[in-house]
Amino acid sequence: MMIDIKEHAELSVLNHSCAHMMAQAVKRLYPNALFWVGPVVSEGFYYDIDLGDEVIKDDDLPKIEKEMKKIAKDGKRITRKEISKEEALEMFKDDLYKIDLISGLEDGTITCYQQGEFIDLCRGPHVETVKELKNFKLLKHSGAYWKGDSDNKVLQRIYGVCFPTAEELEEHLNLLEEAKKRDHKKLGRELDIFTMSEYAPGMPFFLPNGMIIRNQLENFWYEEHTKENYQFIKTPIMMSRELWEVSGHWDNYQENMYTTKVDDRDFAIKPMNCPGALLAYKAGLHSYKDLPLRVGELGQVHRHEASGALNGLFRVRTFTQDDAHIFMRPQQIEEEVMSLIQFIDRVYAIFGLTYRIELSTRPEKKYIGDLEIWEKSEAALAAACEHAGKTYKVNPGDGAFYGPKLDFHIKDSLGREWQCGTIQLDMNLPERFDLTYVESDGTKVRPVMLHRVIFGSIERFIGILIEHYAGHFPTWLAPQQVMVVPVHHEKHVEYAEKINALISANGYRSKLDARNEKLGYRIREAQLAKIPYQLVIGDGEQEQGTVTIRRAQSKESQTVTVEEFLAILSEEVKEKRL
RNA sequence: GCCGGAGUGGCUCAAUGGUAGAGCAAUUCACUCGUAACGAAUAGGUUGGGUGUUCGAUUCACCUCUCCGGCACCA
Repeated sequence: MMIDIKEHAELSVLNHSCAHMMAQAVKRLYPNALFWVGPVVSEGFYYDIDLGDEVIKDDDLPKIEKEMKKIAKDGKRITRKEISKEEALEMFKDDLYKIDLISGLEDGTITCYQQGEFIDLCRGPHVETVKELKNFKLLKHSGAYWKGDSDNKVLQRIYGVCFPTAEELEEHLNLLEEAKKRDHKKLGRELDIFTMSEYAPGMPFFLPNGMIIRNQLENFWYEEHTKENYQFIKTPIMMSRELWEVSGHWDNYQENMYTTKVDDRDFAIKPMNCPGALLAYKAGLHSYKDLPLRVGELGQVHRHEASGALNGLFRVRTFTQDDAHIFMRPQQIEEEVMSLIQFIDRVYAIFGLTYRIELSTRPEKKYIGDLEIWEKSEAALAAACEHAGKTYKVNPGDGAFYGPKLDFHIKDSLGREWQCGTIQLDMNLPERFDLTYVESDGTKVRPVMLHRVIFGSIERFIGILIEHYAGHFPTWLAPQQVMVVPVHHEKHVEYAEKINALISANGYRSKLDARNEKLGYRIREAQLAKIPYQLVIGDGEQEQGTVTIRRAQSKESQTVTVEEFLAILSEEVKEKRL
């Protein structure tokens, strides 16, 4: 597993010092460079730099590395200096970035660190001398908006990583290389799971293998939700402008919506399922006795995401949300959310996925609803996490304008986190659509509503699974579960066909490879296709009514009766064994 | 959308200012085979698209599309 640099105190200091050394090297190569911040992050360090009109190109990284090696070899000590805020402002008076930083600091002493000719504002701590910074690598670079604001100037950001020894660095770089082999875009192509076309940017095409995985996930989803007392609906993919005006999307989300005009009337393809779900709710009268009402929909949405945001199956322009909207009485929130957290936890465990929860609270400026309700809702979400025994990180101000939410994040092979599950309270739509239910006293009351997904998007979830399993899907999900391989393509083909037919008749996905090729060749292909079970059939098996099993990723083989093999398959699939 | 990088047969990649070459895959033939590649032959590309420079562009320039790594975005 990839190391999280930020989580290791020593590596953190080392990487931070290395960021300074990189800045020093950049300053030598670009005398006009001005520096913004250079923090340590989980992948190492970066520094944001203003190079005036110059930009960093790929070829520049080796040059900077070379200069850094020189500095490290020179071996200057890193010394700490304390100065007053006034002195700091004077010292950096020609540097608008430093002035900006210093102005934001409290009055009192400010620390600087110096090595050779280079001095930088910094809280520290740092390593003793730059001699310790010999084993580093600059990994990538990009433009990055100053202060993360797209209205600001683009600074040059350079990422790197540093380790105490050359061996650790090399091992880390190897891990990065290995991670690339698990990339779902690469495996998705190799295993014929999905494809993309420039005629539909950001919109994946699922190939037959991908459809098997998808259908398995969807069937599983329906089964589990049926157990949890969900009902299911399917709403139209396109609805008229008036609906989106009621929901607020026409005013707030229009640039992300695909719209069309038919018979002089505006329509929009749904970017979310909720408005449709609310119309379905309004199709009838609801009693407090029916609550919580759990209504699920595997709904395909379209969003015109920024071109630069697109990324394989992780970020697409059309995807299927495993959505559900839950309508309930206010006092039911905490219990409902708690059981949802456990539901999500149970589902992720089946796939062997680990995750992290974030609680996003009320945005500072733009939000709707009472402050009191917000606070109660946030408390309910937090309490639900605690009662479910889950830790969470608070993201202050990161909630949607209509309510607080819990997000479930899962890492990809490169350690990047993607939001999958989410539980969001909504104080907006029930109001806009005037939802009601009949309370015990006969009055009409506004229900509390929450949106929730578990996979998040089936597309993204499949992307995550491809990387998580490195293409080796567990048997219950594997596009093809069994490959029957007769040793001789004529002598053993009849028995092999019988075996293949029997396995298929029992509901498993089996194929016969009776091509006129060497056994080793066909085994190799089955291994590369990551088929969980290869059954070799030769004279011995034919005579005794057995099959010889070879598992994917294994060199071992084992001979069992056909019945025994079916029992193995049955148990493995039924239990969704990993 | 922004910064950088990349687009060559299904896939992985090579090459050159003078109309592209390999490996894998495919097809055919031969081999008749016990656990990760037997061999041979054949076919397959208007080098993402457009414009310009040039006697000549896949190669140079510009525009555009798509993809990748980041940034921003992520109701």
